[in-house]
Amino acid sequence: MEPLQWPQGLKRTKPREQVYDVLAAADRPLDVREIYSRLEGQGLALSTVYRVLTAFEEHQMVTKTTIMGEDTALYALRRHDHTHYAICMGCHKQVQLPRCPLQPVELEMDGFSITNHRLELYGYCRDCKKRHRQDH
Amino acid sequence: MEPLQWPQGLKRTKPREQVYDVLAAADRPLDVREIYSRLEGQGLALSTVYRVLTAFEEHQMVTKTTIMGEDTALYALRRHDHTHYAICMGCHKQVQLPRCPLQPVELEMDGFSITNHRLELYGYCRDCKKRHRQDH
DNA sequence: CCCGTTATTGCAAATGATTAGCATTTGCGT
DNA sequence: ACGCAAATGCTAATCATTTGCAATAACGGG
Repeated sequence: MEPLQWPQGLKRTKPREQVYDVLAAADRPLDVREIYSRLEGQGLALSTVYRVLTAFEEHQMVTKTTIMGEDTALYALRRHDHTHYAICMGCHKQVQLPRCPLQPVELEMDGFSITNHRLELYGYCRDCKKRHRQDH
Repeated sequence: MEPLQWPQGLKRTKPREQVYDVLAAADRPLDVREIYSRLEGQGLALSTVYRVLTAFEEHQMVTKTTIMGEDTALYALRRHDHTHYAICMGCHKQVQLPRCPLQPVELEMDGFSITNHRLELYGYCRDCKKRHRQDH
């Protein structure tokens, strides 16, 4: 699996390609455990996964996020597009939004330049909504 | 300092009122260390601060967030209003947005109900923008 | 194509934030 | 005022993530 673009200055090593491939095959952000477990038995260290992801992040290859209520970081390959997710608070399922629902913000007045944003929607998916009603 | 409303079912204890007062006096989200240090010498345990904040969160009195790149949680009293912040990636200063720049999202088609969202804008404030240019 | 320099890895131990265990204290309804 | 469940303090666990260090592997130059 050949990456669309491998930033120059980033050595191609086995662990890096392994992690890259896992991320490329994923259709949602993964946490370090998940990535690591998909590479189990291939003799790479957990700490290496962390280091690889840090390197990827520094080279803008991935985005790192955390969902509310959880303390583990999630990583996703930074694809051409700009996506956000709706996250089910019951089962943690993530649904990709069709587009970014953010209106432009003018904050330039303060000399503040916005370069980036994070947006997550939270709620309950159909199934959990049902279950949630029952529980209470 | 009398709280606007103290949820029923939440006992009023000294530690809870102390933490409440700190949050009420803050003009931005604080992390546990900050809250704790402002109460130093009043003989309350760090673990109590955590427990109080958890209780507040369960009673919807506070919102808990984490900013990108940091791993510590920030807590803010949930005031009447619905606010978001722009966060400077250089100095971590937070600027409150005048309004929520989110457009309504229709995801009902999937049976998904959105109850909540998280939004943060990232960028550089005037000062850090300057500094940032110099560094590179 | 081989070599050496330097970044990268593995492994194990260290951090740092947050949580849990347990005996003691305190809020609050009766 | 009394009693009991809930809350607190203190300390010891957890859990994710980071770091130290010696061994190993990229990749540019010869």
